[in-house]
Amino acid sequence: MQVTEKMNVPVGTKALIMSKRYYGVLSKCLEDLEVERYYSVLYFLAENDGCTQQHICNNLAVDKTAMVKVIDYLIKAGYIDRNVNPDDRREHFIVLTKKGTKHTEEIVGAFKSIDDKIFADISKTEKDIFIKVLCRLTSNLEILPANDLFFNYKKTARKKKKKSNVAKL
Amino acid sequence: MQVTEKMNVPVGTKALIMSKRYYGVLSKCLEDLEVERYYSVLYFLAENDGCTQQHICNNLAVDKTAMVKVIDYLIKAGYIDRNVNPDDRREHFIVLTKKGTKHTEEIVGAFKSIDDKIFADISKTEKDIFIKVLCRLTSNLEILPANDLFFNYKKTARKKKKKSNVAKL
DNA sequence: TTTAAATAGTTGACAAATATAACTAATATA
DNA sequence: TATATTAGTTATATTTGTCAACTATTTAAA
Repeated sequence: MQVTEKMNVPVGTKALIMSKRYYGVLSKCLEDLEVERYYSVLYFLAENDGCTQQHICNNLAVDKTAMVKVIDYLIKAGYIDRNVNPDDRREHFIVLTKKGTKHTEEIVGAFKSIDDKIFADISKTEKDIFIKVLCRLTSNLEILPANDLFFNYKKTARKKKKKSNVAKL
Repeated sequence: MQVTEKMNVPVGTKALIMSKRYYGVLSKCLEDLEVERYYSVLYFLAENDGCTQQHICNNLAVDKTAMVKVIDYLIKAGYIDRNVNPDDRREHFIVLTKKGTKHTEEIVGAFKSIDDKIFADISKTEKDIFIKVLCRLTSNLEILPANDLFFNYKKTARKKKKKSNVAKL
């Protein structure tokens, strides 16, 4: 049952479909873990252990109010801790626990394994171009006017009701 | 406030972040329309007017139960109609109304305009490679085991509870 | 040719994600 | 010092996605 073969769809839609399949495969790979969501946050922490919540939000394009719940969930699972930064007590450092570190290794491995598999029949050159263009498209999108999810603008002087920007459909 | 600069994230995560931004920009472009969701379904219908619900599901990787609500929403807005196929009365043809056709032109224009803008500083060669690789990655993902969202397998002999495959994080 | 299986679509209950405003606390700036 | 900004939290409402069970119809098998 193939999907998205020869069809002419906008690049944002294509990317969304790809990422949905990607996360479907990922969650199958990791279905034995007790944590069943937010793998990309753990992946990010593997390389950015001890960063702040806001830093995760900025890099993964998640709203800070949503991030609170993500962090709560991962703390409850015993994967991470939340520590106040003594030098700026507004900030909370997010650090992997021993348990979290262990499972995050498996998660990182699963991500990398999927990447290896799906890039297996693509040349290094084309892969590099793909990644470069994907990053460029993202940064080009950043300078276009958007509804302001992901950015924690101050909420003053808000006039109109917002529309959902859920990356679905 | 830049995001996703030099970071090392898996390709599925990168694609998700890009698509989130993409839809944020799109919804800003189209905020004057009364319909504020499901633009990609209308885009798809612009080229596949009269197809079945299942056909949309297959191509946009959306579960059929979710599609029912999408179609209901667009019917309520007066953009589409749902007509039973007389030759196979299980199938419902989805057709754009006059009103839907008119607004869908604007939606298609908005998608194309965004694509034009974000690819403006990327060569034709690199763009072609990007699109080709994106399609290839998607099809490579299809042959990997995944949790079976998007696919309407028969639900018999189901043993374990499913995990969410929401393309979020 | 009757029975079984598969397909297209629907429903309803529930879980998860998102939007939004209002809030505390801490720090930076004018 | 007063003001604004930043990091994070809470609460509420809405939207969206999940999933099992369902109807109706068509196809395939015995």
